[in-house]
Amino acid sequence: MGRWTPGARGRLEQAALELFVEQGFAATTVPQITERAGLTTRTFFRHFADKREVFFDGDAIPQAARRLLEQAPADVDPLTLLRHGLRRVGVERFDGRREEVRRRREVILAEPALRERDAQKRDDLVGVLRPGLLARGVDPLGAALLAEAAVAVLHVALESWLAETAERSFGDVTDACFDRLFVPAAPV
Amino acid sequence: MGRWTPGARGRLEQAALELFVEQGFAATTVPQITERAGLTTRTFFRHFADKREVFFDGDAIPQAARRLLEQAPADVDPLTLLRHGLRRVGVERFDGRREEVRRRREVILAEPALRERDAQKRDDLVGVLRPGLLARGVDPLGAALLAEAAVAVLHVALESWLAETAERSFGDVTDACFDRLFVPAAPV
DNA sequence: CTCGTCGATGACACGTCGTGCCATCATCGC
DNA sequence: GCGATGATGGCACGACGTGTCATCGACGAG
Repeated sequence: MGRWTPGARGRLEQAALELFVEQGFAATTVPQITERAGLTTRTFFRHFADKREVFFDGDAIPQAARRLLEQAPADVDPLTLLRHGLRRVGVERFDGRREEVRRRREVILAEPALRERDAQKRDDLVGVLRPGLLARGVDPLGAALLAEAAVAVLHVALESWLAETAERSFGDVTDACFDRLFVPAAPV
Repeated sequence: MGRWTPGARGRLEQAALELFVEQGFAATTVPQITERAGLTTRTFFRHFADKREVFFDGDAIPQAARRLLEQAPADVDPLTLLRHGLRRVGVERFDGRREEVRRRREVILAEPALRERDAQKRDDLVGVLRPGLLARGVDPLGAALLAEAAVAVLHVALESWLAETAERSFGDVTDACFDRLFVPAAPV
């Protein structure tokens, strides 16, 4: 596990996750991470833009969202598409490994710097959804609002799914949140 | 304008804003800001937690939102309260000084670090609205969704208000966004 | 088999950020 | 006057993140 051992990026992620859980994000230095991964500090910053990025999965979710928006049939109405997209992305990434997600979430919530990055990541997703909806014929104002609302649903669904005692399908939670927000006949 | 000249915080904010506009956020160092303000680097970090915070108005909006939620009559339904609260906060803070807001907004959007902090600030507002709605009898899921939706409306309204050629009342924009999101009979 | 290219890594220097600690100075109450 | 209080200056320090060049392994051409 030295200089040319494959999987350097994965080793860094693993080492960082362990250290963050063990001693917290702030108390962990980049040299500590790279030492455990058998690499150097400089290499860390080649794989990740900063110390926080090692904790997030890059653009995985926005990219998946972009693919969904591009590949879906043009005649699917945006609300239905968002509803299905939320279910699918959420299920693929979260379902079945709630404990792992919960551990990561706890580290994030405990560290303001990571909460900030998390908020940025959600904003990035909005930045993908908005033009995607525009391209599907939604007017600009509606696209902006729908994109933000969809990400809000995903966020609330995630926290809600993690807070429940019994584990149910993540998709069911997103559906419930989605319907709750978009059926204002009785929103309160 | 030296050591005990009053308004140190304001001078720092002013100097920082000027320098950020002149040469960008990243290219501006804290010593540059403090030199222009006639103070030292150490004092800067006593007034602001970090370099980004000098650009934002602390907890002003969340605090105003908290007051509104606490002082409003208990029989006002949450949707109406949010609608009026958005109008009021937005109007008080933004109306009539669109150019100033636009300049700040451009600096923020040009700098990823500031966009991130901006997203965090919006999340802080959600963190105030959510318990406020809970205290008013909204169920937890609805409170979380409404809080996020309200902040989304404020955000979209701000960008929309800044993008328009003719300046109209900010409150009118928030109302339009609010109705657009919460009237899904024709949301698309 | 040797060589040369290419990409990933190591190594070092450097500027900036942010904090802990203590000294210093002005203001206010007595 | 004089002490308490609060804001500032000054300094050292660790950590973060980047620029730059050297080094090493993999791979294909000959």
